[in-house]
Amino acid sequence: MSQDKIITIYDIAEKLKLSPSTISRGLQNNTAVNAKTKKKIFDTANEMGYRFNTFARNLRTQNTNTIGVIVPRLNSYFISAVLAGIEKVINGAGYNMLISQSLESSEKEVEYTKTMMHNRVDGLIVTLAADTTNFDHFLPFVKHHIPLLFVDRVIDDENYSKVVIDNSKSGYDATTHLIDQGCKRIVHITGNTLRNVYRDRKLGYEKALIDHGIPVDHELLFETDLTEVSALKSVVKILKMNPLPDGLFVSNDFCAAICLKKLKQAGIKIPEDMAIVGFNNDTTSRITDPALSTINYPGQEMGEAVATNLINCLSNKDISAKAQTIVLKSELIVRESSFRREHKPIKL
Amino acid sequence: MSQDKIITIYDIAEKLKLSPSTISRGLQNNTAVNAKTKKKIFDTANEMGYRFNTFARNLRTQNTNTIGVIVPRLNSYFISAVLAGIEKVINGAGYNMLISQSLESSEKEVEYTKTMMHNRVDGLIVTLAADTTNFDHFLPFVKHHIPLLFVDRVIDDENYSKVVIDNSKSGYDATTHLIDQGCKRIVHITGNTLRNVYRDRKLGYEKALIDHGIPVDHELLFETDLTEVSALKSVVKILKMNPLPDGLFVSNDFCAAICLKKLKQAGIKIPEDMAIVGFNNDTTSRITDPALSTINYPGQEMGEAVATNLINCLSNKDISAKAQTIVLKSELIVRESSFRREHKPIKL
DNA sequence: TTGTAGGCGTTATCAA
DNA sequence: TTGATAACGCCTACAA
Repeated sequence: MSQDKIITIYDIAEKLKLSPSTISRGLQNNTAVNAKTKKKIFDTANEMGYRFNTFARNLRTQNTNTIGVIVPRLNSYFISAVLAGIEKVINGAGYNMLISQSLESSEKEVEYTKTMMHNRVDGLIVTLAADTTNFDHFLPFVKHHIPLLFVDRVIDDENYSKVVIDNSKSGYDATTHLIDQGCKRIVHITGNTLRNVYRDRKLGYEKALIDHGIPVDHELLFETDLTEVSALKSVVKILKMNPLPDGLFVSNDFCAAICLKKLKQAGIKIPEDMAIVGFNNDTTSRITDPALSTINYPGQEMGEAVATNLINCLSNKDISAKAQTIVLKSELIVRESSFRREHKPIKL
Repeated sequence: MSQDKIITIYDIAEKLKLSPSTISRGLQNNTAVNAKTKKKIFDTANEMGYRFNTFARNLRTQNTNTIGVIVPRLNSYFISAVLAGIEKVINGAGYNMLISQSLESSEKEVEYTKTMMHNRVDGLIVTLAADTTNFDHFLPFVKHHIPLLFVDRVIDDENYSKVVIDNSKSGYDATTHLIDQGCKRIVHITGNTLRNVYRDRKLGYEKALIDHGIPVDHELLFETDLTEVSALKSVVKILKMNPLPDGLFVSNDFCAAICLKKLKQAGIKIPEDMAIVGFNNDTTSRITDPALSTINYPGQEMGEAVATNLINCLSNKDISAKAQTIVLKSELIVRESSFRREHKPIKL
């Protein structure tokens, strides 16, 4: 059997006594090819098991129809929502998606950025790793005018396009809500404040305190890695405090949910003794008892927005496409974990 | 500036008064190139902003170093764990990963399978869409001897390699555990039983009932889409039953968690009035109150297993690689939602 | 409507 | 140790 042989348009041409160019055109449904011929070409192609070679085409046409995506990790509820959004738009526009996870390592991020470059992706979407401080690995993209966009965890630089939410405002809203509910000593558990998302939420938290005349107490700020272990440690620390805090703002629903459960087990009444607000509006937040107040964080929309923006960049032949920052709406969702009394009409 | 021009090995060759072949060899760190020359080549390449063209290389070398992955959806806790496992192994072995989501549509699955073929992926990993019944779109892969492996939701055909858990046994274990805890009327909420995973869990559930002398009552079987809405509807149905069921086995932790919460709100005591077991060991299952008993479902390991298997296929030049089924261990984790009394030493 | 010929950027073979 | 040359499979002027 010759089934191992890779069939090319030349093989089809030979069999059909036509030229390769006619085959190429036929396969592309070019109108300049006789309908009958076209049918013969398609039939023979199928019959011979022909599959066209994207690489040869890319080599020839100089574009790849592929978008690269680098995220810190794939197994995160938020990230997978973002990816789903990106995928939807990207594939809808006829592009493929090449994905890598940096596993929060700057080193891997650098490596995968190179790989994306070698694979000649038409564009790149990045959510930064936790410890990236040097951004030189992205310069080749700028140099070669390959659209480079960031989503969620971004570079603080006006020259890059990005899609974010207003983390500062969200942090402010969450904290203000807790204050409205009567909280005076509010603990904030967050992630690495090197990254904009955690840094800005913290800034919002502090601003809210100040605006309401509550002193910022650095004992009440826990910078962690937001894992389950950190949550448990934080709870231990909280329970030792005297007086006990009466509010808790956590930068991540999962971590908040663990805290909620452990505090409850320690006899703390939620929200009476301690009101809690999380972040993300993960499905988790509706599962806890009491249900967790949180900031709705539109992962899928963020993915769709950044991908749409990228596709626009690619179809606009005019290179003038300015860097832009898209800020999507995020909002506080008040549930039982922080609802003590009607105060503002924001309950959902 | 000539920064728009794409630099090739010819440009470097010209500048260095060397031949393109020498440049190519130098860039590949070929030992047959003078160390000094090599250094010059690397330096010049950097300086000129050279980036090698994967497509030209692929075209020439006839392999792409790319693995295709088609999953039903990206925004699923389980799927993202599987993907994380795949990515880890794939990238560790120097391959790239091309991802598409079928969004549970067989039609899209067919389309993306074609795209993967055109992109000449070196191998393909698939988790089937919910409604796929015809599998002809995978035949080209078989014909061209391109490794095709399934994970979790698989084709019931010995000729394909796959990585699964023993869903039937898990369903049996979960149900037997409920019976051990004294349950006599056990409701089973599951997904589309067209797919092996839900079909087998149901079979295990039924077998456990029969083995313990409990008649199978089709009123107690809810085939749903496992969404939140379905969970709520199921709870309504359950609450109307007379007598009330005393056990609940749900094929998915999220759905189980919603049921648990709603049943509790309706005044049902968990586990005293109704014992509940979920499936997946999502983080969700530790968040509920009481914590949810579940089947530990090793997503990341499944991903790693299927990817490792694929990489082995690719490095084994002998094509004899037989189809194999890898069954990973899944186990019942008993937590509070189903623990009424010490019965077997399986409590964790 | 179809055919001819050249090139996309790389690597492999052979020769020097 | 380096160079010349011919592919890899496709697309696209241009010619017929």
